[in-house]
Amino acid sequence: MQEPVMSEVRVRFAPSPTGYFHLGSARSLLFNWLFARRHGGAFILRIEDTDRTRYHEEAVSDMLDGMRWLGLDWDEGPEVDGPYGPYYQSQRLSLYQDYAQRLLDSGHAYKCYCSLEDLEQMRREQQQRGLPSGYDRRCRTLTARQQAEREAQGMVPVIRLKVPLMGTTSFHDLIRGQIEVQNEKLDDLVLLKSDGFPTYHLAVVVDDHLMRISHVLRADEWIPTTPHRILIYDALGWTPPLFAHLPIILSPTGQGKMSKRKTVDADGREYNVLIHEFRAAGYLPEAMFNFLALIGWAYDDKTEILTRQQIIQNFDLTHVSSAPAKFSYDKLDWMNGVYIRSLEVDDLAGRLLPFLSRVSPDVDVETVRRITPLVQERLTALADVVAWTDFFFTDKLDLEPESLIEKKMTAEQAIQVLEQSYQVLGELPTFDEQAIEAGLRAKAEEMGLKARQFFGTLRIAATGKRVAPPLFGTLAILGREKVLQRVARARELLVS
RNA sequence: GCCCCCAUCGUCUAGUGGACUAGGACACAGCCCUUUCAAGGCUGCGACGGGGAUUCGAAUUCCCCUGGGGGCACCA
Repeated sequence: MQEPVMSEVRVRFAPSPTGYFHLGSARSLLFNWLFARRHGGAFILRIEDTDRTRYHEEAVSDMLDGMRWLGLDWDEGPEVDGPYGPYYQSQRLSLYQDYAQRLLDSGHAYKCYCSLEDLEQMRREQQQRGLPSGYDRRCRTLTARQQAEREAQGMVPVIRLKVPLMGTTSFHDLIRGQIEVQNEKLDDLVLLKSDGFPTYHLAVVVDDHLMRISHVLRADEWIPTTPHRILIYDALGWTPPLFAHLPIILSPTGQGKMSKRKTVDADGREYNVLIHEFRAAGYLPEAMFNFLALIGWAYDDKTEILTRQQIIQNFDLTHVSSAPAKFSYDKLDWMNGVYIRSLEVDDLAGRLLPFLSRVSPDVDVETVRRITPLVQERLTALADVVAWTDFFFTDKLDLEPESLIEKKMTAEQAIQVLEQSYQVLGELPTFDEQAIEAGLRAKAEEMGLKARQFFGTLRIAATGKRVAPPLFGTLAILGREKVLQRVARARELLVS
């Protein structure tokens, strides 16, 4: 691929605000952004809100929030504006109408008076007879008089593109090479709807041209619409931008693409799809960035963890794969863990705080800071911190008496463990990690119990959990008073 | 049904005709470490969908088949 001249690169991401910001969008968006940053070009955000029936109020803010969270800034678009605005298509309606008229005048388009019912019936018949579906062009040959008759009846037309009946339309895809389609397979698509709004096809061409977009990077699923796109450029006498079609992201099961809805695996487990869901679950934006970049693109044959700068500097369309990719939550979890482990303790504690504050009002910064090193290498996502450490912030432990008795131990021994621990811990001159460990180990040995048994019983008494952060550090942070209280309560439970 | 795209371990991928007994990562299994769980270390399992053709030589180029995915709206 030829290296584009730096100043010429202008790419855009153009979502339609019909739903929440999801993974598939995020990946397309990221690749566009990377391409712009890699080539020192401009990244433009344009809102394609031409479908009033599917418009979703919160969609735009959800996307902007998600972009800010991922650190993807835009040079032109909502909130920042720019020389080619407005950047909402709903504010550009007269533009599309002008160009639609222009196509009508030049004979590249025509008015179609077919009703939605007509079209539906036509499709049904085509389906039944096994014919390829598509508009049958019955209004393409209407005479001026026939048109006037329909207008007189109050029929409001749409404007359709006059697709050439013969020949082929082709384009060069930067990732896939030459793609060619026979014009006879293309139907006369609607450019302007009867409500005066443009369809996607018209609006996108007009805006990409007027906004001087140089490269269009978008998902695979758009390939079939590209020849139509090219034809509209031709009809307007414009030069199309360069296209690159990105491999689609498939759900983990491989049964279809990642949609805006929840995906469910074979066991019926639900997975996150929306960006704000990943955020709420405690995936780090830097991990999401890294992971998304690696779906369909690779830096080399071994590097997985890359900084934002490394990715920008090395991003390259020639290394974008053309095969679809299944999304792997396992690998994302692994990568998020890697990023969590690499954080400075203060940084991580700061990110953990909101998750804990949400479940308990008594959470204090200092305690979170002390707890953080205990859980850092155990977290898959930030929200996991709650399950790991909630016992620090509440005295309501769910204790089952039987759970206090470790394997190959009698109830009598468990009681002994608790009583002896109570005594040892009560008498320690200082209640720090080292002193606690030394005192308890000596006692365990004296009693002839395995560390596993002794500490297991104590762990459950202090935390209510069979699996918990390292015991000695945990006890030190809980403090002597709470620990003794919990040990005593556990003993009561066993005795009664 | 019609059109289009795609094809390397279970998954993400490296691979751009000889450096390939095909490399890495996730997942999985085993061992080590170990107070639980992790993390970490080591080892293992594991792929070029099939058939032709081109070539001295093919994972890599071409064709066919098969399989998977996507698209066929007055949605984007």
